[in-house]
Amino acid sequence: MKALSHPARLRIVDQLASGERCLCELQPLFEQDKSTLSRHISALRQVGIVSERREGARIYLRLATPCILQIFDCLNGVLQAEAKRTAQWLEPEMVE
Amino acid sequence: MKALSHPARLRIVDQLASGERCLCELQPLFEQDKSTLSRHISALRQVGIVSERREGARIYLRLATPCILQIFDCLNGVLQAEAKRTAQWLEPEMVE
DNA sequence: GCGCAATGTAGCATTATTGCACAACAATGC
DNA sequence: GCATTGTTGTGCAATAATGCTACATTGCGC
Repeated sequence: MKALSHPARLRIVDQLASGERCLCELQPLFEQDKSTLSRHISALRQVGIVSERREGARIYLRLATPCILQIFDCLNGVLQAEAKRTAQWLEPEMVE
Repeated sequence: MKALSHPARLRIVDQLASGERCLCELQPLFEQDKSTLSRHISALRQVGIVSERREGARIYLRLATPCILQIFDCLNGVLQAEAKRTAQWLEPEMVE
């Protein structure tokens, strides 16, 4: 869970959701230093969320357990419920 | 996700999985200070994972979005895959 | 083989975040 | 008043994140 508790790592997982990615493809998406990204990925690998495949100098990453994506669905549910709650604060008259 | 990234908070969610709990029921399960538990729960409430129901001096908590439990299932999957990997390191000859 | 760019990783110092206990405070019920 | 139940404020210790630099490995041109 800790491994998923960082925005950058969630973005990485999100990228991998649509398929295998090379680390070098991910780099441009993050403004941060290479080493930082490397560390995030290392964290995900260490807990078994992503697995790798080396191909020459490049490393291709993919999700080791696709069920991770279910977590995203659930997350959406929580966020939407949350948004609804907030809307109720702002405009109580809209609640029926 | 950050809200779920702490063992204590996972334990809280786990407790709530089996139904509503009073905060005072939770306290004995944790050795830590009341204030610490209070803050953990506050964190979970803030992101909409748990919701509360006050009854007199007591506060009853429950999971706001049951799909959280799916995350636990997924977690188990990851952990088991991880365990298998580790076993392979230790005893490669056991792999067939 | 040799130099060199590209791709990743590891070590380090700095900074930001988190977790914790202790104490003080608020609210409820007797 | 007083015990019970929670929350909030504060200071401190532990952890995590980041950028920088230096280093390893691969692939390519010569």
